[in-house]
Amino acid sequence: MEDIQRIKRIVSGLYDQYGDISWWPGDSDEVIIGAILTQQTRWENVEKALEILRKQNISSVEQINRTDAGKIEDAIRCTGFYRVKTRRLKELARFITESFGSVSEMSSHEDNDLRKGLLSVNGVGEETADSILCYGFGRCSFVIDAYTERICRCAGVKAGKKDLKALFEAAIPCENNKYRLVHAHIVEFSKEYCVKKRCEECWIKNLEE
DNA sequence: GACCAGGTCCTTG
DNA sequence: CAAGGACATGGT
Repeated sequence: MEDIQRIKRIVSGLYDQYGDISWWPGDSDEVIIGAILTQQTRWENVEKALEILRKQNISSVEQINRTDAGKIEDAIRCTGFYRVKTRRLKELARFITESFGSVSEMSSHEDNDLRKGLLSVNGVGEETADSILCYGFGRCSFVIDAYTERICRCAGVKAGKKDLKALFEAAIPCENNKYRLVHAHIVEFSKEYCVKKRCEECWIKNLEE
C-alpha cells in the first residue's frame, strides 16, 4: 500500500475512534506562548504556567516584551527548561513586534511568510512554527511531532520524517479544523496506546486488509 | 531512584 | 548529515 493511502486510513480510523474533540483552544497570543512552553513538556504543566501568566498579566506577546525575564522565569518554572524558554519567548515576541508590528497584523501575511519568519527565530523549530500557524492562526499547516513519526513507523509508512508533513497535507482536505483534529487525535492515540505500550490492541499496525 | 514529557540548538565525528 | 548532550521541572 502507498504511504498516502496508509495515512488516509490512519486519519479516518482516528476520527472513527475519537470524533470531534476540542484541543488547544486559546487566542493567537496564548497559542504562541503555549507553543514554546509545551516543548518537551506535559500539557498539564503548560496550563498551570499559562494560568499564572494570565493572573500576572503576561499572557500576550506585547506583555512578554515588557516584562522582566526574571518574572517570566518564575511564572513558567513548572514547565521546565524555564531559562531557555524565557529567552525563546523574549526573542519570539521581539521578532513578532519588529517584523510584523503586532500579533493581529500577522494575520494578513501568507502562510509561507509567517512560517519562514517564525523559523528564523532561535528556539522556534518546525513543530513550534506549525503549531502556531495551525492553532494560533487557523492555517492549514500540519504539525509533525515525535508521536506522528512513531505512529507512521508503526503503520508501515515508508517515508522519512522529513516527508511526513507533505504527505499529511496531501491526505487531509485543507480545512483548519481537520488539521487541528488530526494532530490532536494522533497525540491522544499515542498517549493511550504507544506510551502505555498497549501495542497488541493497536489497529494502526494492521492497515492492510 | 529511574525515566519520560505535544523540541530545539549546539557541538562532534 | 547523524548522533549525543544540554536545557529543568513534575508525574509515574
